[in-house]
Amino acid sequence: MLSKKAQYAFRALTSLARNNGQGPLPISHIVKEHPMSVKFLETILLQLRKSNILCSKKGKGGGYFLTSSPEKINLAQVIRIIDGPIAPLKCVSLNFYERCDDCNEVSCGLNKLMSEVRDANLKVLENRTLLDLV
Amino acid sequence: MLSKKAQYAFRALTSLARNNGQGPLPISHIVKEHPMSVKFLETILLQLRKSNILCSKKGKGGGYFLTSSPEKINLAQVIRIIDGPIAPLKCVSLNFYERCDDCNEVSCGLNKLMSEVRDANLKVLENRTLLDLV
DNA sequence: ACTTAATCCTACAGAGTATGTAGGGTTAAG
DNA sequence: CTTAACCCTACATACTCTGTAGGATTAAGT
Repeated sequence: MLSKKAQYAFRALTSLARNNGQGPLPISHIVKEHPMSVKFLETILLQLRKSNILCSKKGKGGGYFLTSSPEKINLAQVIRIIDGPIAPLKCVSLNFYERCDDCNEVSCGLNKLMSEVRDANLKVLENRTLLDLV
Repeated sequence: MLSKKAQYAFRALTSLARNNGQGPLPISHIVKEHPMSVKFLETILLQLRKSNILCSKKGKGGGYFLTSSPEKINLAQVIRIIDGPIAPLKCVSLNFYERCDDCNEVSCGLNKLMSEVRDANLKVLENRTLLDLV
C-alpha cells in the first residue's frame, strides 16, 4: 500500500505538472486544490526537491516547480523517494537490495516469484509519468 | 513490501505443500526447516487455519496440513489473509475497498494508474500457487 | 529599510502497526 | 496418565506513519 505521504506527493505533483512552464507554484496554492496539512506537505516537497524531482524559489513570489517536464518523471521514481522499495522483498529489490538471511536466493521459490511481481509493477510504474496523472 | 509474517507464512506453506498427502505436519518440524519463533508461527498458522487455507489435528501426532492441494492455493489468497490489500490504494482494492475522500475516482488520475498496478500484481499473484513455491 | 510572503530545517509528539512473548487451556495417542 | 501437539487471548516492545512546532532564511515590492 502507498503511504499517505506518497498520495499527497502525487496530488501535489499533479498540480505542479499542470502548472509546468508557468513559474513557481507556492504551497499555499497547492493546498487549495488538495486540502492537506501545509507543514506536512512542506516536508514532502522538501524531500522531492532534495531528490531533484523539484526545484524551488525562495522569498515572495517563490514556490516549487518541476525539474524536468512531466513526461520525463515516472511514478517509480517518486515512490522510491517517498516510500522506498517497490519490490515486495528487499532481496529482490533493484534499488534497495539487502541480502536475505532466510533464503539462499538461488533456490528460493519465493524470491523467484516476488521477482516476477516486482517486474510486473515496474512495467507499469516506469512507463507511466506525471503526464498520465493530469 | 511483504511483512515478515507473510514471509514466514510462505515458508511454512512451502513445507506444508511438500508434505501434502502425508498427514499432519507439526510446528516443531516446520521450524527445523525454517528457523523462526515457534509461538509467532503458531499465531500465523492459526490465522491461516481460520481462513480455511489449513486444517489441523490436535493432540499427539497432530499438526497442520493443507485444506486443498498446493496448485489450488494461490499467492494472492495468502497475502490477503496475512497482509491485507494487494492494491496500492484502498480505493482501488477489490477485496478491501474503501471510498477515497480526496478523489472522486471517476476523474482521479492516480486511481486509474493504481488500478493498472493492482491488475499487474494480480495477474502474477493469482496465477502462481504454492506448487510454484516448492 | 521594512513588510510580507514564501521556502528551509530540525526536532519531536502521538497513534498505530509490526513483531513477537507469556501463560496457560484443550485435545488425543499410546 | 503422560506426553506432545494445537488453541486462545492478552500483552510488550520497537518502529513507522502522520503529522506539528518553532523558528531561520530569503527575496519581492514599497
